[in-house]
Amino acid sequence: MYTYEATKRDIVEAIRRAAGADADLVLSVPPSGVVADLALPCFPLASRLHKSPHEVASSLAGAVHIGPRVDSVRADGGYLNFTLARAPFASSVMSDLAQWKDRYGSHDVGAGRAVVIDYSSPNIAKPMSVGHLRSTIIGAALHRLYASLGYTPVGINHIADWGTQFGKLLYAFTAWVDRQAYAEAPLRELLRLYVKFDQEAQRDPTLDERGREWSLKLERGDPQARALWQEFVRLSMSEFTKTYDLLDVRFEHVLGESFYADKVDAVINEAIRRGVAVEDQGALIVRLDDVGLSTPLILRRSDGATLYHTRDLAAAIYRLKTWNPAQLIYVVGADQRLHFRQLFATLRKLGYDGVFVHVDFGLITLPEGRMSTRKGRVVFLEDVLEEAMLRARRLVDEKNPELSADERADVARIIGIGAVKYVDLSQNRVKNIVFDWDRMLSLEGDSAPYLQYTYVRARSILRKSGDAVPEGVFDPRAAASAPEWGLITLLARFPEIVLEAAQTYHPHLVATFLLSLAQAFHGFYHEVPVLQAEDAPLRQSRLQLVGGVATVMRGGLDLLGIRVPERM
RNA sequence: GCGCCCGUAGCUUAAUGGACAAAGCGCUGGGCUUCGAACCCAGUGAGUGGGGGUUCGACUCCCUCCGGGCGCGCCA
Repeated sequence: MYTYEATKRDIVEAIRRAAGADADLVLSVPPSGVVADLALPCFPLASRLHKSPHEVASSLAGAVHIGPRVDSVRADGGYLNFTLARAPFASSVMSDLAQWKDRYGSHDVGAGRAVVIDYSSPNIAKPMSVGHLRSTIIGAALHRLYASLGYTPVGINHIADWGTQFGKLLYAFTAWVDRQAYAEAPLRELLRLYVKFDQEAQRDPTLDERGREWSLKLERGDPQARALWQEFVRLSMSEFTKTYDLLDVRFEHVLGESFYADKVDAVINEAIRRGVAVEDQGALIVRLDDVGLSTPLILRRSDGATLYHTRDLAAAIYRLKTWNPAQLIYVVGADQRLHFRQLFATLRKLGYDGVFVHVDFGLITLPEGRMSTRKGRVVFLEDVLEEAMLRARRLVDEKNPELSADERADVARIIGIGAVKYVDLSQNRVKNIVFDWDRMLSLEGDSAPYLQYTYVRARSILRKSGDAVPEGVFDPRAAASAPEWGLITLLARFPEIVLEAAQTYHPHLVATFLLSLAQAFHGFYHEVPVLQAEDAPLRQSRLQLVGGVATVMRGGLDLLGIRVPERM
C-alpha cells in the first residue's frame, strides 16, 4: 500500500477508535491558508453525537492516538487538522518511489480482468476530422489508465464501414469518380463524391433509389460492390493508420460494423424469442417505456434492413461473450446519449448483466456552427496535427538551434502532438469545444510543453549529477522548506489521483494534478539549490526529490498518451 | 412540444456538499555571473447566468426562469 493511502487509513482508524462512532470520516486536503496536511470536517460526526462541531474537534484532538507518520493534531473550528511528521512520511514516500520506479502510481485492483474500451471509430471513406480527436485521445488515455490499474484493456476501433451511406457512395463512385483525383488523394475524392451525391439527390430524388439498390447489392455480396467497398476500406485504413502512428494510438482489435453483419440475425432471433422485440408498423422494435425511454430501439426496418443499433447490440453481446469484461466502455460523443441508454437497456432486457458505461464528451464545433462534412464545413485532423508540429518546430528551431535537425524534428513532433492531446485531456469532457487554431495549438502556460519542460529541467539536473538517482536514506532536512514539502505531498498523492481518474473516467484529473506538480517544481527550482546544496546528504536527498518529479511527470504524461523529450 | 447537457474573472478552464472560489492567457511591474527565462515573483481582475429552496455549510443537490448546445422509431 502506498504511503499516503496507509497514512490516511491509520488516521481514520484512530479517529474511529477515539470517537466511538463512524459517520462518514472522509479526510480532505486543507486549503492553502491553513497550516496542516490533512483535515477532517467534524460536522457530520457532530450531528450524530449531538454536540457542536468545535466540541467534537476539540475532544478528538486530545483523544486521537496519533501514529508514527503524524506529528500533531489540532482543532480549528469545526475541523480537526493533522500535521504530518515530515521525516518518516517523506522517507516512506521516497522509498515507495525507489521501490516502484516507473510503475509508481499503478495498482492491482483490476486483477487481470478485461475491460473493453470502444474508441475513435472513424467513418470509412471520409478523412478524419478534429471531431474524431476527442474519442481517440480520451479513449487511448482510458486504455492506459485501466492498464495501470491492473486490468487487461481491450481497445476496439469500431469502424463505421457499413450501412446505407455506402450504397450512395458506390453509386456516386461508379457515376462520377475522377480517377486522377482518386489516385492522388483517395479519401478527399470519396468525400467529394459523397457531398456531390447529397447535392444531386436533392434535385433528383431517384438517386436515393439508386443508392438503396447499391446498398442491397453490397449486403448480398455482389462482387463489384464488394470489391469497391473493400478498396474503400483498405484505402481508408491506410490513411487512418498514419494518423494513429502519429498520435501513438493503438488498438487490440479493429472490428468494423461489417464484422457483425452476419451476427445480427442471431441477436434478432434471440430478442424475438425472449419477447423483447415486437413488430410495429412493419418494423421490429424494442419498447423501452418501462425504463423511462419513450423512444424504442429499432432492430429491423420495415424494408428488412438492419441498422447501426442492431449491429451495436450484436457487437456488445460479442464483446461480453468473447472477453467476459469487468466493464464495457464506449468513448462516444454526448449526441449519442439516447442511443447508449437504449442499447444498455436492451442488453439488460436480454438478460445481460454488467457494467456498461458511455463515456460521453461535448462536441467540437466551428465558430460558424456545427461541423458538417456534407457542407464542406470541416477541419481535418491531419491538417491540425501537421500545423501543430510545424508551430512546435518553429519554436524548437528558435530556442534550441544547437540540436541536430533530426532531434529538432523529433522534439517538434513530441511537443506538437502532445499539445493537441493536452488541450483535450486537460478539461472536463462534458463541455463543447469551439475549435480555435491558437487554442488547440497553444504551446505556453497551461499546456503540454510546460509539463514537458518540467521533465526536461529535472532530467537536466540529474544528467549533471551523473544521471542515476542516488539511493540511500532520505535526509529529513530535504523536507524542511515549503517548496520541498510541497513536492513530497504531491508525489505522495499521485497514486490516488490515477485511481480516481480511471474510476471516474476523467483523465483531466491527471492533467490537473500534473499541472500542480509542474508549478510546484518550477517554484522549487528557483528557490532551492540541488547540485549546489550545502552538503552531500542534502544534495543526494534533493536529487531523489528531483528524480521523483521526473518519474511522476513522465509516468503521468504517459498515462495521458503524451511523450516527453530529454531536451527541448 | 418533450427529454438530456452546458453557463465560474475580459478570454480559455479548475474546484470528493466543507475553511477566504484556483490556474493559464491578457494587462502592469520585477527577476538570467547559481542546476535550461518554453521559467519564476508581485500586482490587476469573478462571488460562480437571474430568482427561490434544501443543508450547520451550495459552483456542486432540488425547483423555476433566461441564454447556448444536443437528441427525440425506420442515418451512422
